[in-house]
Amino acid sequence: MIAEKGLAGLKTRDLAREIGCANGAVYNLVADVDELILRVGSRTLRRLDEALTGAEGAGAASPQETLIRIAIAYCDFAAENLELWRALFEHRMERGKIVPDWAISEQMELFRHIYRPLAALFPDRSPDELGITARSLFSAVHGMVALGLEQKLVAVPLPALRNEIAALVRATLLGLVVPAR
Amino acid sequence: MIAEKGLAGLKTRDLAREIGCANGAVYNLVADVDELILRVGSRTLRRLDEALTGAEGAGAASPQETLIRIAIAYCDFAAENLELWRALFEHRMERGKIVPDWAISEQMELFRHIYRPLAALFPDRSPDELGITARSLFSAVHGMVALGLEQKLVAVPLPALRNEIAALVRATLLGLVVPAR
DNA sequence: AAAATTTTTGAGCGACGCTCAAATTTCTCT
DNA sequence: AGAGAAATTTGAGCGTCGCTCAAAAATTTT
Repeated sequence: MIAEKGLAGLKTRDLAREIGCANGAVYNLVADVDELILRVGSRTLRRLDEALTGAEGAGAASPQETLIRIAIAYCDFAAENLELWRALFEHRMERGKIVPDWAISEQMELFRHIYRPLAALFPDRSPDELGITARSLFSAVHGMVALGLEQKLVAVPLPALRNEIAALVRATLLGLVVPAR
Repeated sequence: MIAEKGLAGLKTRDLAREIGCANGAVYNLVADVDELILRVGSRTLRRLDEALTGAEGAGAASPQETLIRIAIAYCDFAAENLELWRALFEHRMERGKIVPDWAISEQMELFRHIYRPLAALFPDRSPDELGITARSLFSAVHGMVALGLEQKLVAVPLPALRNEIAALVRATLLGLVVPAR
């Protein structure tokens, strides 16, 4: 239901009808919709992880090219799973409620894909520094995908978005790898 | 109310009580909450525009430095106006309803700040190309701010986030300006 | 087959955005 | 000033939402 109509299109009553049980029975499976959404997010993250792993392993490539591939794979996954991917970031917990640890650690796992090529590219950097760079790079690409796929601004055709992402990642890595200046 | 409790904390009944009128009277001022949120967003965008203008004009600087200043000003504005700034991007119109033109063009205006220094930096690029680069750069910085200020992932201290943003913008511009490779 | 336990049910609760006939206020004209 | 017209304000109420919980139904145990 999230995949079809977005987070806002998920209604417990519709859900109960679809799985063939009473409204109240939904809460035998799940404490509340927050948990439901987190569980769906977990599945989405797993599929995203697989997509990124696939991009990583597709033929030998320089660390730079690998990172570009990963970025584009991220973009493609978001485009192909638009509502599910959005649900990962749009969802806000009820005020005061805390995101469970397992949901957080799942997100952290994603950086692993970026971390390895980065480590190859910057052998002198500490793990901490690499972690920071990895998050920065991920965040930057994420922002491009997020705003690029938003129809609020002018819609960007997907191939154009891919090119922009590739160009930005390439330039950023180039700028990072050149220390003299 | 949005500034204090976020988009989800905005209730028409509370609003009516606060401004001292009946529940229904809210709809004499505004067609629905969507319009209300867009109007608040308009104010936020105007203040953001002023903040970026301030960063631009603060002393002579190279285009690179200017762009870094703007990026950091964006980060600071988001941090200081967290909920209002989030409302700009979290809000989704009711399904099928279209964002009015004035709201879209307001957002486009923001790129103006980035466009000018970029044009100075890349005199050979066409206006179209510059527009694309401007949006890419904005999106990347936006992503860093958005994920950096999210407490869902590990909270990043603001000064550290500023440094990461400055480093990324610097590296990206450096990579973009070096064509030979 | 009776009793104990577990599971399912759906009416119902409070809160939400929003509507609209009626009440009230404000304006207009002699 | 006062009567009639026009505009504004009111708040009960509608449909929908997530969620609850006593009662009904199904299942397991004895």
